[in-house]
Amino acid sequence: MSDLPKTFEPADIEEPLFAAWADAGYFRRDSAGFAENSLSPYTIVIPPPNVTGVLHMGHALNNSLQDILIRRARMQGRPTRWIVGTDHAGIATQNRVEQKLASEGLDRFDIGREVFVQKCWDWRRQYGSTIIGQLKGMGCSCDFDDEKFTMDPGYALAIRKVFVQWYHQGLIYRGLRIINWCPRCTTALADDEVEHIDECGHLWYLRYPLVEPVGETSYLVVATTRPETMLGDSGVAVNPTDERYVALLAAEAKIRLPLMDRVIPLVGDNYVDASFGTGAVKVTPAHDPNDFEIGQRHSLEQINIFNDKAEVNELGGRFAGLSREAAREAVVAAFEELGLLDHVEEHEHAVGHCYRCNTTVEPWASEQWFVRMQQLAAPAIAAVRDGRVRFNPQRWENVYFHWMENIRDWCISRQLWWGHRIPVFYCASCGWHDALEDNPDRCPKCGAAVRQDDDVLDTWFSSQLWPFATYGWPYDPKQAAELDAYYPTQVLSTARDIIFLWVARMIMSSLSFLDDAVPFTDVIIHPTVLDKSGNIMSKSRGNGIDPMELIAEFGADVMRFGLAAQVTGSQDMRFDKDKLAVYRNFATKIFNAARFVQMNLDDYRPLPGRVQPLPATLADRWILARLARLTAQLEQDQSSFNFGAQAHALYAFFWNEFCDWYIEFAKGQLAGGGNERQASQRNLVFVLDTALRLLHPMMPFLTESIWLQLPHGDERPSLVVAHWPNAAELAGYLDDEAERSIELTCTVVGAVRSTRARYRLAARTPLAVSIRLHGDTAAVDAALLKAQAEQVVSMAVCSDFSVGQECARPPQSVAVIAEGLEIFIKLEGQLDFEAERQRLKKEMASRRGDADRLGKKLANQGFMAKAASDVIEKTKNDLAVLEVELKRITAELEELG
RNA sequence: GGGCGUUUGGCGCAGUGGGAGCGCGCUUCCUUCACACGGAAGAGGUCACUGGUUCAAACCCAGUAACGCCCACCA
Repeated sequence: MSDLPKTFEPADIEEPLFAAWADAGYFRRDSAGFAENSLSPYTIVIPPPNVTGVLHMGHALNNSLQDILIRRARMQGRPTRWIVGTDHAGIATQNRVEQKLASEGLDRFDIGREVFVQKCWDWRRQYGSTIIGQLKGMGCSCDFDDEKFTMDPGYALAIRKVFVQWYHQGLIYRGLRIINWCPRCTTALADDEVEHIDECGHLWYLRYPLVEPVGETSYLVVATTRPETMLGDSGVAVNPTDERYVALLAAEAKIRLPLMDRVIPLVGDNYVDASFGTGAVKVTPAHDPNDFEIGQRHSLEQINIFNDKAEVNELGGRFAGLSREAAREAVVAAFEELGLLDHVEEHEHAVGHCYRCNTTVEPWASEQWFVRMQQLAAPAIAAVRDGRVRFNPQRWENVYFHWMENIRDWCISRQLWWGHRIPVFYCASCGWHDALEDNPDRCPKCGAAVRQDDDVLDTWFSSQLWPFATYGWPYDPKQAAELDAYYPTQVLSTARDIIFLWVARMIMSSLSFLDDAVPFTDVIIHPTVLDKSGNIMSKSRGNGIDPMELIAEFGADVMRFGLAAQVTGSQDMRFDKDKLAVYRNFATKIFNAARFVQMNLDDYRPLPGRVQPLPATLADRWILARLARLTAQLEQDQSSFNFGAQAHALYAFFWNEFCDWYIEFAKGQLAGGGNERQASQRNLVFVLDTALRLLHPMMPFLTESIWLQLPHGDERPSLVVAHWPNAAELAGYLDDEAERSIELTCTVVGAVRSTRARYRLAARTPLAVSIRLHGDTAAVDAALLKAQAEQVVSMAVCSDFSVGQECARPPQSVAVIAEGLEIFIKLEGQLDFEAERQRLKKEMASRRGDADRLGKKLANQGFMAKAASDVIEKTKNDLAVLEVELKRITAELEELG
């Protein structure tokens, strides 16, 4: 056996194991053996990664959690389905394809819409499977045989149905609004696709001369952060109650707009905050949402001075052709020249940026399609309020409520070519237009040719249908049965930044189209993965970590376990690659424990069927009791999605209980031969087998590779489909007596080892040990310790070991006082009396302090009157124990002299 | 301007009312036949601060500070 490696090599086992699982069809929803039982199904839809995407740490975390959930459900025998696929990601993909074109010196208009869309499909075919392959590398057990894509033909039908129905219900409309325009992507963006970043800018104070002076006043001063937009000004607004301006308002003062020589009115509007700036606001209805509203109220002209690239157009007079940045400089310079620049202040303000390309967005008046949200939001709010959808951690529901209750209409049209084209058709001849599920050949009214709307839908419009469109809803013949069986899904796991963009909209659309069914019952908002210093990982910082590199270095199991271990309910996690060494060590520990078990099975004679434990000794009973507790604990932490606690419980059981103690006990039992050896072999196999099952969802590869070689006797061919250990079935092994016996054993062994270390004695130096027991538990404890004598002698290395209630203290011995017992360790001729006195005095002082505190408590009338009776009882007991121990220490000190 | 999160030994984190735990690191010892990616024994904390509630507070409440995140049309 010595030729076995001491560490396991993940790279050698991962690929072949995954291939075997896939070949066996374990991840398919209809794989044999699952659907035939009556357990409720367990379904997860993966948040579809972008086709252009590569795996980042957020994906690694998110998909680890989903795989842990789905693997456990699969082992529990539930019909499981983890739906996988990718999102066409309109803007992101289009940008990539445009970049590629640009490198060839082309833009999309050179090749036209049809060819461009074809190139997007080519891109998808070439790169669309990268992230799917990476998910497999992580060990994710998705239903890869049935991969979905948000541009699948069937998916397109779902989009059409939703659009047409909402359109005919009056929930979708077209309107002229100020929208967020990205001049680089040349498309509209929804409000939540804009990222506001605080920037240090300026507040320019510009003088606007009056056409006719009013009294002393010949000009107004307006403050603006965007002086270039003055080219499109069509008014100046002040608060009607602002005393500085009432006279001007009364006189209906007119302003001659500098540079443009346009006469514009002064209007009174309550929107204006008299305390900010000068209290006078220039109004640019075409380039600011507030100004747009003011303009509507006062019938001001909308003058759009920018083209779609945010360059000044012909309405910008002599500034036409300038970029917005150049226009700003030129306008300010012109004002300065004319003596109309009053002054400039530093000013920090939030500036919107495109969430895809980070370009500063331009508020721009244009015709766009919108979804009326209020009506859709109401039932979605109710679904979370009444608990049909739960957020985990729960606090995220507040974020959801706040957004939903202040929801605004959703701009869904995008001036892109890659995406689902808006299914609205126009007749150029008679003016007919309508939204239709099927493309019409000609105008149904006049028979003339029709034209489809040029815009495509926001990608999130299609993503919102993901939980049910992936079932083939609404027209696939199988969909009704499948939706009936698997819908709603159980869990939706995602990052907090798409609660609005995606989660909320899925809830709304599902309630709207699937008979008030929610799309999922639990939303898991996982923490954001930060770098080790607490910074967000980003390309620009260059601090991102590639999960595939982690897998190459540590293996997928270690990465998964390490990530899950850090999911503790906080909103961020700091990720330090070096800390994964801890979990690599754990994986090695598991591997070596398994190696130990294997090495001792040469003469193992399994009974038919799955291995059953044979609790022969207290140690056997103890490890089974601990295993039962662990299983129950995991069940509890699973239902609350506390992955960190699960990882910790598994780690502690396997390392500190199974390896540190049980395997050490087992060594003695194995050496004994005969029946004792047989029993021990069975217990080792059973506990290891059960532990591997419990570990499998987090560490699928390592556990499977061990399990396949373990003589567990299970007829199941793979751990992937082996039965999950049931806490109720193991509850019979709970055993207080065995736990007490091992507690005593560990106390004694620890005392001897500690003494040996203090006296710097070699580990193998045998020592004579005697135990004196006292108190109510003395008789039972004595029996338990006697039963463990062989173990104690071997593990503590004793030359002599005796246990008794009347046991006398040997002369020249170290005394260790513990609850219910005194441990005497004979050190003839070597005992350091002074050191022992000091040690015991320290022990005494510490116990004295505790006892005093408890005594005070019990003397406190408030405590006695109000504390719970079990707390009072416990306090009394603790004090009694301390008093006994203090008495014993005093006696020991007297004996030491 | 609102809202949320975090603050516990050098570092990373558990711990939702009965006087603090884990891992790493650190100190000492051990290459004993599963594992030095290991074993054994140790050291190390007035639980950010202030006040309150309570017989009892790391934990509940109020406020303060620092850091981080989200939302928001003050030009």
